[in-house]
Amino acid sequence: MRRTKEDAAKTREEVLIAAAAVFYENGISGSSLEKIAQRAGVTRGAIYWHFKDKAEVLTALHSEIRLPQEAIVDHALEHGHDDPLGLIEQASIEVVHILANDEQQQRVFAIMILGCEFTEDPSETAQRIITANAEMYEKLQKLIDMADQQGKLASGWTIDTAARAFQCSMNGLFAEWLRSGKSFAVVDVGEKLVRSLIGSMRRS
Amino acid sequence: MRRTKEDAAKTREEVLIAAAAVFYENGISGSSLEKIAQRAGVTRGAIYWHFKDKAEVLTALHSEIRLPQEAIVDHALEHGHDDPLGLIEQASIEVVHILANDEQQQRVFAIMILGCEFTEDPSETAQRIITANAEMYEKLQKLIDMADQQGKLASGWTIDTAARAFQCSMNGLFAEWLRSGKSFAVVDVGEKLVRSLIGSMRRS
DNA sequence: ATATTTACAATCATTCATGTATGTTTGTAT
DNA sequence: ATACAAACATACATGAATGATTGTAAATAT
Repeated sequence: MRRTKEDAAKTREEVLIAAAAVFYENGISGSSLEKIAQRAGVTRGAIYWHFKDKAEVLTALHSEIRLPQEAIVDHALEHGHDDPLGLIEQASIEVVHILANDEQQQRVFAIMILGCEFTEDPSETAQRIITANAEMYEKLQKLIDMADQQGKLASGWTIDTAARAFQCSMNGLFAEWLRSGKSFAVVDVGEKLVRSLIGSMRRS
Repeated sequence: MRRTKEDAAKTREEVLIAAAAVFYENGISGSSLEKIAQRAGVTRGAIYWHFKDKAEVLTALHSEIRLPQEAIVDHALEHGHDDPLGLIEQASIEVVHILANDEQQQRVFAIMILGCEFTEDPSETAQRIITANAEMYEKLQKLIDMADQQGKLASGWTIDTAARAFQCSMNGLFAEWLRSGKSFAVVDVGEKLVRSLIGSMRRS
């Protein structure tokens, strides 16, 4: 049994992969570190060596998922964009495609949204997700504000309602898709939904 | 200490109320029957007398929540309707208003959607919710099919994508609202979202 | 070559929730 | 008045998960 640096990094990775699978199957609270260890082919000792506790495993999992679309949006926010609504539309559809094809991201996403309990005083994990969501909302809001200042937001919509409505729909789309066991074509529904919503937000 | 039939029914009710509060605060897996008993001012013995286990408490809670809108939709499905999309719109907005004002329903809803883990083999509770969701979807689908057969569904939408998109948006709306701690005006966002979606589904 | 970490495995003590079994009081039927 | 059942409380037995401690082989530093 060798224990080189690379070996350690490898077992750490294997623990994370096993954790993703076990969390995905049993939910967070239904997953013991023992189960994860068994799946990874190690003992709990190994897990406790690399991570402080279950929460830290989840943190590590969550930090692995970074949507490339964030970069695009951030760029637009810094440099401005002549069609912010179009950017939202394009970026969102991109995200749908990415998520539809990346199983690992689906798993992590499912764990965070479906396999996690949101309570009055949220767990570390839940708090992390809430924060990420809030950040996403702010970006959306700023982009829509940009569109509004360009006179491109349809009357009837306020900046806040538009941002909220859009965010709710997107999160709902992914949540429902994963909850239903991917029983419908997210890409089709997602594209139609995005285009329809953004369409109704465009001043004609 | 009297133990008449009415007393028993009363403690049963108090247990359910306490359960709603505790589940809401700590999530389902984070709530022990001991905590619920303490909150209700009884011992676990009392709970085990009225309910088989935790799952049965949840079942009782879930069966308490019946949206009156279901009746309207069912009626339309049986007797037909000359404006199915309008019916969906109206009924949905009604539901938004009801949920926005009924704290108990919000709590139960929050418990079921946010305080419950959806896993590969779902718990009784999760399964119940999935089933309820599927039933809702079927109704939506039939109503939209009705609209389609009347030539009132806009091109670009299929019956399935339309039903899915709508359901995702609505569920997302409530989930986000509750998850965010009711930090925005559901009624405003909901009305705008519903009208916008239904609007885009109407053949002009 | 030896000392010291590293990277785990193995064991143990403790907590906590559950389910069950039993005890106790009160209402109710006869 | 008595017997029985309803409506709980109390006590216990069990199992699962956690966190901490200890042991140890191999890798690395000196």
